[in-house]
Amino acid sequence: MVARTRDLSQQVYDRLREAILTSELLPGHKLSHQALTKRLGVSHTPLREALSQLSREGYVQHIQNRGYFVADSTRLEVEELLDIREALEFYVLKRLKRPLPGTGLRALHSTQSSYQRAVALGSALDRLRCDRKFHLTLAGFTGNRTLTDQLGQVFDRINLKRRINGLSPSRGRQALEEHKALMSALKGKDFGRARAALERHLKKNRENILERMQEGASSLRPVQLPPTRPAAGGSVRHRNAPRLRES
Amino acid sequence: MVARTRDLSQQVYDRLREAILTSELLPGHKLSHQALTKRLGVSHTPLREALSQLSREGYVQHIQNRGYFVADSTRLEVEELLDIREALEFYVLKRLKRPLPGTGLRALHSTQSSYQRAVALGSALDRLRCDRKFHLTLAGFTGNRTLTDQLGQVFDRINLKRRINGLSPSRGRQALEEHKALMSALKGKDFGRARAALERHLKKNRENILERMQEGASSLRPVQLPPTRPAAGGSVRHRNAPRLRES
DNA sequence: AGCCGAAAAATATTATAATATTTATTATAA
DNA sequence: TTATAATAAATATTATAATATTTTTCGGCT
Repeated sequence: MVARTRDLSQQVYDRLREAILTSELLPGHKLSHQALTKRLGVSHTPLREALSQLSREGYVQHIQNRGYFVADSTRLEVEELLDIREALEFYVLKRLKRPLPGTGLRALHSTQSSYQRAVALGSALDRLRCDRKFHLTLAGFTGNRTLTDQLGQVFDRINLKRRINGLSPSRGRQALEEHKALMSALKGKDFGRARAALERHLKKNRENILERMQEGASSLRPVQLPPTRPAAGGSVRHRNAPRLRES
Repeated sequence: MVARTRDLSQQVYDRLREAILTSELLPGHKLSHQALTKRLGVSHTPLREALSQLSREGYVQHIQNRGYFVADSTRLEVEELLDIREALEFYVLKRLKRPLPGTGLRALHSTQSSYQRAVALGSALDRLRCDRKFHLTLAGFTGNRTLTDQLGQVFDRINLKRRINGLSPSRGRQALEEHKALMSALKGKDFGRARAALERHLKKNRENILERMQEGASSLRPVQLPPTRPAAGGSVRHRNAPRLRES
């Protein structure tokens, strides 16, 4: 009988986040206290804290006195996140010039193997996981934990959108090659080539994601968005404003 | 009577954050529920949510079942944040090449004027505010709101440490010149020079901050840090249910 | 004396209850 | 019939109470 109550708020957070990431909860869906407390068997306090965190990270949207909704991450938002990813990853590469990866190259190879397996098995979700791992491993070589964490968060939010829209099966093989090119350049300490390889990789990746978003946008949208409200004046507070469409 | 209770959690958050930023609450200080609820006149729920957010942003540290403490941002952490700032700002500059600022240059000039006033008056806090404004205005020209917000958060956390350690009075004049150089380059659309100016600015800035941290580290440290805990291997057995009496 | 262990106090965490705000409904007037 | 105002229902938010965990204290034992 050891302490089984390991941070209830965190548990709820994990559970909800997973539900959103696996599209169990679709964008626009209302997350009411009453329903969730009953469904998850917890009280308001841990639920509220979990929702608050999810809101801060952009997974759900909070409207004062109206509750929480699964965020409808728009195309613009994903593009902005891709920009941030680009900014961070180019910096990572720049930093890597000084202290060379060295033994760390083996770690990259290892993630590549997993990636290859995932592609072979056609497991799209594993593919995303491995891709994330690859780039985060790279970022980890800078020794900058804060930066690596931040990049991880950006990845998660982008991947959320990718999962919802579905993944291109052919993209995996291509991405694998691009990773190889990058690694080869790093191995040869040719940083000019490495930069070019990364640039190409990010460009292709971006194109692929935005392409899928164009198609996927209309494919599934069976959820009700929070109805428009008469725009309360003081919405100058931080965080992005509610983004809603009319139907 | 319209809603007077405009997001109580947010109010508490703002209040605590301000207290931390102004060094009213020093690093290591324990933020107990009992004390704060009484002091601020609010209940546990909004306080908890505020603390949770502050924890997520790195302003306070949370230890399970032990409570919240004002974060003791270390030198390493600030360096990591400076890295992120660098990554984001260089990206901003790269992006600015395509769609030229144009009219926006006036906005930059405006912040520069305020900056100059702050330096003249010797108001260090205003100086930080203006510096933040300048760089965020620049970032805003990318049109990427998410990125701009993120950069703002990085600024806030760095500035927190700067305030605690005190600011160099001479640095203001220097920074002002560096801003001017950057603006002049942007005006002339000489992006190579702009990049060099930014690089120089960031380098000088970093040096200045880390220098102050070295000195300031020993100058004030009158607070107790959270004691090291004996590693979560809980083989300790204990019966509970001690009834507490009236105070 | 020093160390181990149990009980008590303190306090963080979670649950339940109360309150305030918003949305839906209905009735009434134009 | 439509629009508007008033009321009722739903629900988010905050406060109060209960519970669980940790730290401290105190007493017995080696």
